[in-house]
Amino acid sequence: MPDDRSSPKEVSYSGRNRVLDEAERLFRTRGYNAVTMRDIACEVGIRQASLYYHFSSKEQLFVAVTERLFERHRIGLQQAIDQDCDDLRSQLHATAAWFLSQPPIYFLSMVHTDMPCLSEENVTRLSNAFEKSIFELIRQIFAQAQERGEIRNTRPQLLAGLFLSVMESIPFVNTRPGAVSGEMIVNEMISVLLDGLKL
Amino acid sequence: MPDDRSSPKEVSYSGRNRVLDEAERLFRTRGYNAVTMRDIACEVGIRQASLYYHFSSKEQLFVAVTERLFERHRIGLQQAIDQDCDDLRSQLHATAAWFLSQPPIYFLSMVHTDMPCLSEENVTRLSNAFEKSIFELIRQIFAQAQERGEIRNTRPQLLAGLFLSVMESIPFVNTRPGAVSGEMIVNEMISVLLDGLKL
DNA sequence: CCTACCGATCGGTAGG
DNA sequence: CCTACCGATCGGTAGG
Repeated sequence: MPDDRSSPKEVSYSGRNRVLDEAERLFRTRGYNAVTMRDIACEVGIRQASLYYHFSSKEQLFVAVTERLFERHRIGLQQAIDQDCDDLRSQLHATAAWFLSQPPIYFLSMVHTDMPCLSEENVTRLSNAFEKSIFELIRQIFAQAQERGEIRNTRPQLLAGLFLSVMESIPFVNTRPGAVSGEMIVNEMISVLLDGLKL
Repeated sequence: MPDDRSSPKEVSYSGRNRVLDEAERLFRTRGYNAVTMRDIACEVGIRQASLYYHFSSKEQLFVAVTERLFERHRIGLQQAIDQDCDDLRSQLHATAAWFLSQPPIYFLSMVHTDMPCLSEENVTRLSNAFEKSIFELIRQIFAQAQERGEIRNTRPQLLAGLFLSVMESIPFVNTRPGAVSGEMIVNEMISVLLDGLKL
């Protein structure tokens, strides 16, 4: 019986959570389809069939991973917003700082590539979770700034979508020559968003 | 021998181009991994093995499809920009109108999900093609507006990335409740980009 | 462009 | 959590 696990990590670190952690890392970087149950099992250090002791299917595992991911972002975003509760600019900076502190997530790829592989029920489930955990929080930031009379009349939904798509494209823009830090990109993006490009 | 092809379409419409068209449609909507050679063959109306008469592998087919797609965008973007050569605002509107006139493409998903499945050589090849066909054209729009003193000093690269990510997120934003037309979203986006959100 | 076929790999099950 | 295994499906080849 081989028992020399490569990373014992913590004493009471349940198998289920180890599976969730490794699966999340793999799904996040390569997407649902490109990750196999054998990949995940290999990273965890168990046999592929043993994954079915924790989760009934690959799809169920993906749903559990994604719901946990969304919930973590909901908490992190809420804290980021609450700590700087004065004006829109500082709220956007706090929000951006949260996203930069986390491994990048690719919502657009998830919607476009991963979602179509799931059952209709799980698609609605994850869509709603995203809506409530992430999108709605960002939308409210803009809606409240608008109520305070801080910004001009614009659909908060559009601004939330714009802001999220910009956050998502940072790792992409960042690979090009003359790469700058994520913080600098965010500063420039928020500056453009608030003040515009006009002289 | 069954010979009742469902869509004869045009007389001299070569098999190779039929393959390219159907493959592009499938790759565009579902991504590289989720599309099988059998899917493509089925849409074309031939056997899966026959695809290898036209293309030596699935990867080669994907590269050919994507290069053709990029080249079409390069031409379309160039024409859009040239016809409205005065100010930044009209150039952005013409550019956005071109993207809206085409089936949506998901660059971020391509980079994140499709690219890692290809050989290193083909990754650089497609990355360079994207760079020269699409990204550089958008970048120049901003760079030139900056040289004309039309907008304040900002990295044109960042603005190009921002603009493209916004274009890409339109079909996503558009699915939410209270969906509005792509044109309206684009108008609001460009307005924010140029004038900012401040009152 | 076809028929026939192959080795590899996938998600998942049986039974312990 | 394991071993052993299965049916389905994948990209690709041989030979015409």
